[in-house]
Amino acid sequence: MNLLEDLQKENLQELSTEEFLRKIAFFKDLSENSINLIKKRLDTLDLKKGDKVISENEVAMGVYFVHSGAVKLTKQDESGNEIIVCIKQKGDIFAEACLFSRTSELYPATATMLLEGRLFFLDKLELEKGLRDYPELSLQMISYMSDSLRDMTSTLRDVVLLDVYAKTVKTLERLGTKFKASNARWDIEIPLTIQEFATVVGTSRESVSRVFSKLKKQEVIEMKSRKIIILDWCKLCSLLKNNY
Amino acid sequence: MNLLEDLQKENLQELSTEEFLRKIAFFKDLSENSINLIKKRLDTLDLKKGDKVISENEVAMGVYFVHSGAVKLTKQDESGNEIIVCIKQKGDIFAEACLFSRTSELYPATATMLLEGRLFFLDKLELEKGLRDYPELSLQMISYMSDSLRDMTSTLRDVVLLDVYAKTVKTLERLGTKFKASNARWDIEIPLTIQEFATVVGTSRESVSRVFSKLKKQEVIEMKSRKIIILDWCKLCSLLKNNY
DNA sequence: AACGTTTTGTGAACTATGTCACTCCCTGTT
DNA sequence: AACAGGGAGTGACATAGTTCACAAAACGTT
Repeated sequence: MNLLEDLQKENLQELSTEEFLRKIAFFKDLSENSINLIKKRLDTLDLKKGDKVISENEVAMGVYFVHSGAVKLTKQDESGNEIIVCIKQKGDIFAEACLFSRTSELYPATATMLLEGRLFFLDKLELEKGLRDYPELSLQMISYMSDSLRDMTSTLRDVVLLDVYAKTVKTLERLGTKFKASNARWDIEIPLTIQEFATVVGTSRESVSRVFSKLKKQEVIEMKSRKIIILDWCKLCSLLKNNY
Repeated sequence: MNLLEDLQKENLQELSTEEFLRKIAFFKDLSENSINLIKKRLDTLDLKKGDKVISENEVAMGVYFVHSGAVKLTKQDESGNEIIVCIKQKGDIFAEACLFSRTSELYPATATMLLEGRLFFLDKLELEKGLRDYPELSLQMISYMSDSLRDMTSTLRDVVLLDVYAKTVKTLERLGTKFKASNARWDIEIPLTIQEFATVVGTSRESVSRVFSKLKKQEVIEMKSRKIIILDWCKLCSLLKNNY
């Protein structure tokens, strides 16, 4: 049941499509036949950093599975300001919100590659069919969505109630946990510039920069080649508890 | 497939448990036997305004269906400030995030009755079993969760990007749509005080009060017996478009 | 109708954060 | 190695929104 978790901790960079499918909890209980069927339906997309995958308000065609790399999901307001709603990583799914949708046929967000990587695309109708045919798959999906919803409510609370300092530290923690999985070293790398990080936190570049200055002085983080690197995870986590 | 929608537009105040179950899309395809089985498993709870249903960080036991009344879901930070994450109404489900959860066994939010009403409780394991046994039920659940996720991302964007005035108006619109269903009259009633409304918007009571003062002058809303009443839906909606 | 309680309205002071305007520093490229 | 161009740091300033402190109003209870 928690293969998906395992998956996120493992390095899948080099897996073939088939191996990936076998690994992913979503597909683990399918027969040889059906996995082949699904494999045939999957489109493979190799994308570069910065490539746009889908656009908010585009008609939703299907769902994406992240094989490698990282993806940011963003939303905009009328005047072009954007926020990063969430970040998807290997083993994650996105655009699931378009499934069986009664209220809207459009993608709810824009997806852009943060790191180059490979995605699999599955037509929405195919997946709906798959969900009908393989109940286990549905349970998997429900479980995944439960976690997403849970995450989202926590994010919402943080965004509303905390000040910039606390939000920044919490976001570092949240993303740190997300990216910890992906490399073996102690230092955790988050592939975001300060500008991008600011749109995750929901604040201005300058404000984040000021907080980061403090954190750098304390040797909690550093920046290298346009990535955020967490040097001292323990200290980072303790920052929150000390100053409320 | 969109029975759940219909449900929300209808007045279910007087339905019996069985009628309610039959109506709810979640259960519509179950056989006589199985519906009886589920009916047996359901606990009925009649609750008063202000009653607490579940608490954040309590061990999650199961899922709730709203038969009548309204429920607010709130989250708190360490110092006791709270936000209303969302509001559930007849036909809605809450605490679904506890299903199949691998990451946490706790409820993600506190639920409190906004209006007196009736809830049905279903043990989490029972529901999981139900989902396994009735694939249609799973699809229903996925569809419902899709919509919730979609809503949540929009809310998140608004909370981050808009100023208090715009957030207030948008929240009025959002809640207005939600409660429009529930009564036949033209005026829409939202069963929240300004204080509570402020925690939905994610701002202070005073700020909302100031915005409301303007809206009252324009005869868009009024307050009566601790409820917000929307007098002029059209004018309300046009407010957003004019001033960006 | 009068009471106590809770909610609301509003001015004033305060503050955190956004905005502006720079300079400086990376990083990747040629 | 030099260069260009985007990203990052930082002070000064503007300001939206919180907070505080009341007074007034609304509600529902007796």
